Amino acid sequence: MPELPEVETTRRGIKPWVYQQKIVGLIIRQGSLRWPVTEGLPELVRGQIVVGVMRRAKYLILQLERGSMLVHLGMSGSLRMARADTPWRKHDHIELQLGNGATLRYHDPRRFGAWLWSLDEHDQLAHLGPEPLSSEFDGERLWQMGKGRKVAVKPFIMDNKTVVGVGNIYASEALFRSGIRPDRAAGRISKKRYFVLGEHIKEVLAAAIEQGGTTLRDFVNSSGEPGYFQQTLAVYGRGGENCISCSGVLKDIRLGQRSSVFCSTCQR
DNA sequence: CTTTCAGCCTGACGGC
DNA sequence: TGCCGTCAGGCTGAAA
Repeated sequence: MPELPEVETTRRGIKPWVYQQKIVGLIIRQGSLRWPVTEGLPELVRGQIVVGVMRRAKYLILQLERGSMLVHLGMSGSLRMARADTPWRKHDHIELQLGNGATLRYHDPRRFGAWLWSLDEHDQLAHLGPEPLSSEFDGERLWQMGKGRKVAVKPFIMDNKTVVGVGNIYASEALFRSGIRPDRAAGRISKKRYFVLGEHIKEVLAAAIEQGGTTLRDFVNSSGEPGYFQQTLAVYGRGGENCISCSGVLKDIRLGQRSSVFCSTCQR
């Protein structure tokens, strides 16, 4: 599923084709996504120039001269550049047609994603925590926000109010690298260990972006090339297999309805 | 306030 | 072979 590194990889991949281009058309074949696609979207955006291709958390923002489009890839979404005459694939729901002849196609089998327009700031962005790779996010913040909290540390770091863009894969990997059990209460972790965790979160996300994002199941980046960060996953998806460090059997428990794999020897 | 949980959706997979 | 149940998971909003 697209996590922050995949979204950032997508942003970088589409930007050269989309930035400063005029929107000549927008076609919606299936507008029933996480939320219904904004009513009258083609009329709202036609003729406008794309003046920004940004990302906030796992949202992509196509900034127009008037208003902006907010795109979320949900669980199974992807964006890819295509030529206008490229045949539609199953689950291609939206197509943005640009003045340079390129088209941006939104593909999303499970339709957990979103494609919304707003004149002002999008509601979805209003109460988000800091970007993980920014200086606003560090161990100090984790420790401050974790004070007195009984929630397990893994759902705590996956909460968008703590820090954005840390999904199941990278939360699992960062906790393994930090030697912290995913089910440890957020309020019972020392400041020192939170600084270690904060650095590992940054490290694992930055490395994944550098490598072009993790590829799982149906994700392909915007140029259609798979990423390959999955080759270095130590725990995610490896329940029952052996720990790469101590060879013990990795446990798979559920925290906040999400599968959580860890090593009970290496993580305390 | 914090925490938990249902629901949205399709495709892959295992069991029979 | 095909049918059926289960699982995967980000995010929201409601319930506890």
